[in-house]
Amino acid sequence: MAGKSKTTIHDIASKLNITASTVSRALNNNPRISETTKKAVQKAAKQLGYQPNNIAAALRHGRSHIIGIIVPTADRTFFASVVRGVEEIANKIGYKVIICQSYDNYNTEVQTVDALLSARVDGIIASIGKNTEDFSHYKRAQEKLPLLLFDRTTDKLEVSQVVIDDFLGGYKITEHLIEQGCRRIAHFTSSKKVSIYKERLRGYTEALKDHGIPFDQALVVESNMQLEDGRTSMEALLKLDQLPDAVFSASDYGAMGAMQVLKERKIRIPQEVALAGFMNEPFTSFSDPPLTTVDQLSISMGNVAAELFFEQLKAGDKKHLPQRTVLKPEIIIRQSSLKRDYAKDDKEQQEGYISLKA
Amino acid sequence: MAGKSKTTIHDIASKLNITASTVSRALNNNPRISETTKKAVQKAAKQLGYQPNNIAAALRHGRSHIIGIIVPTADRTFFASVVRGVEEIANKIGYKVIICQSYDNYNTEVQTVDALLSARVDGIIASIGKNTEDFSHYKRAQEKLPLLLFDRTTDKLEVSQVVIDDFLGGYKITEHLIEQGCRRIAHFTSSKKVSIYKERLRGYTEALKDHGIPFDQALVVESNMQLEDGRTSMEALLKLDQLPDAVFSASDYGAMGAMQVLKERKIRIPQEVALAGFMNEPFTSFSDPPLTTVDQLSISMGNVAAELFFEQLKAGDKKHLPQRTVLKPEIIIRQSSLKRDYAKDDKEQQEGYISLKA
DNA sequence: CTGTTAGCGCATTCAC
DNA sequence: GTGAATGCGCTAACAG
Repeated sequence: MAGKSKTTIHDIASKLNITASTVSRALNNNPRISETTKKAVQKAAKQLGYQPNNIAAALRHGRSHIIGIIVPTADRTFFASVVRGVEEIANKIGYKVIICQSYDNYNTEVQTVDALLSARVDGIIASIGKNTEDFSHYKRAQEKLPLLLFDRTTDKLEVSQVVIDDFLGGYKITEHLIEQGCRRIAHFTSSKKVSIYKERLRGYTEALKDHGIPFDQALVVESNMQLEDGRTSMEALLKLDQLPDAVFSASDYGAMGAMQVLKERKIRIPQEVALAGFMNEPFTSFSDPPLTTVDQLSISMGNVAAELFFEQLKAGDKKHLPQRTVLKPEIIIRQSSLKRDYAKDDKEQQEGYISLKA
Repeated sequence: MAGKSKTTIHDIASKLNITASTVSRALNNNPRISETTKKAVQKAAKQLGYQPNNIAAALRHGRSHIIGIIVPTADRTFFASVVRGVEEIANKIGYKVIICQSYDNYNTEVQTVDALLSARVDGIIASIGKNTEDFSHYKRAQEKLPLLLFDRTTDKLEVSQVVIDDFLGGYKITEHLIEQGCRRIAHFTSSKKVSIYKERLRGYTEALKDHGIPFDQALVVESNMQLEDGRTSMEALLKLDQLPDAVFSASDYGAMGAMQVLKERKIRIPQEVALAGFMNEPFTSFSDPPLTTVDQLSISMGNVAAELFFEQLKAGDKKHLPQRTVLKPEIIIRQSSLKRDYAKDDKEQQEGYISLKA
């Protein structure tokens, strides 16, 4: 780096013996400026290596054309994809995206919101941290600019949101397991009272009820549902008098942990225990057997969130009720739950992948 | 959203019957301001819901405290992790990060650089797009602010960079395969002339040479190394008169494609064909068998990149030669390449995971 | 079609 | 210790 570009519209103005305002207008393609001056201005701008100063423009008309997005962590596939989805839409209409991570830490989240407000972003799209129970920082944000929550939301805030139907995901995948002939279906859920997990659990219990299968509290295991937790939970289940014939984990990691334990114990998947996860993490299609799971439509969620958000942004201060968009999750059926196929021909087990694209 | 916060330092000044400058100083903790006024100012600020306007401040002193980061795509684990690594450091010292995606598209990349310059970011950290061959946009950026490249860099620019030693990664993993007894080792590489792939290839050939194994061009397959390419490449290899006894793919996806084909053909891994990838994608530890691969140290790379970058930023216009930091990759040995173990006891194959943590 | 004037909110120089 | 004045770079009335 060297001579920080100091060329301003004034420089190019004096070079052409016109005013800064004319230059400004020419640069902004104002129809009231003659083609000749526009051309001249553009040429001079190029020659001088002029680089518009968006900060000044932003200060002037109160819009930064930057939006903030807050996610617990940016390196989880789901959030990364949503960010990408948002960015796609934002860029198309000339907005930049500032990405912030809350690390699921309440204080960090609060500070981040304030930092974004100070940065004068034009709006915020966020997914709430796991441990957040007080939402006053978001309420404050909401008073000043458009706010939209996705995935991890709350009903304690009157705010637009985009979520997937976790209940439906949980219901459909449980139903799928039942259709495969499973009758003792275990469930891994979170110990935290996060709504997405509560909903998945509700889908699970509801599906059981609708199919006349008694709910058994012993089959519901709470944990953080990481890989290790999945292992521990599975091991706990294996100590029960009556073993489960399926496990539906509300997280793919938990399901993978269970898969590992089952394979170590030579318990056949899905013949003895069928497995299903939730999230459609990339690795689920590569596991052996590939894991049945629920897709979160992450990029779409980002797209939809951004679209809804910008709609709201353009509406400005006009009245607009918070909208809630619910995306329908898709269940991805893979071998880990295809019990029926094996009922006919058990030898198939070692066949490997039937259909990765399922 | 409703009454956009209009409280400025003037509002709080008039409330206290002092001047804006005093307020400004108080807020910035200027030592020349009495404790009493500071307290009063802070109190009033809070009462009025004052939110500093960073845009104005940025315009005033020419620093936005925002840095831009350009990655091909934000939803690939590697880049997402680097972004996270950068953000961790940046946040600690009061910087925000604008994330931009080039989608490996040259024009997008150029526009992005310009957009960031206009946004008046204080610097740029970037990983070059696959198809970029002209670097004038980065050169332009470099003239105005600190620039640092990571992972995908170029020697056509005198710029600080953080990379991993791809040669070493390629060398060590090839050597590992040789140590496992492999003698006909195939290699999947990219058709593009990207330096990271050239280096991995060089590591491969060098390792062969150092161990007296003849290089066979027929064993080097070029492709984009996605899952499908891996399948195609593996199938091509299987048509050779003399089969390879190992495949080292410069991408984990390619290796996974190969794994699928091998499993479908009932060719045992690693006994008949050992497999190794590159990148340590999350799924590699979940595959069956788990895939031997090279770890990219993504978060560290982000941390290191950020640290080097901010060093450079603080140095300001002072002379500082571009620095090149080379991180040593770690090879992660998993079952897909542990041929020796199976030489003793072939039955072990079905044992499942030996050590996921390898 | 173009120039004049003014100000966005803040930080800083120079006063006192 | 505090106030007054100025300008960062740009845009938007209001003139003409």
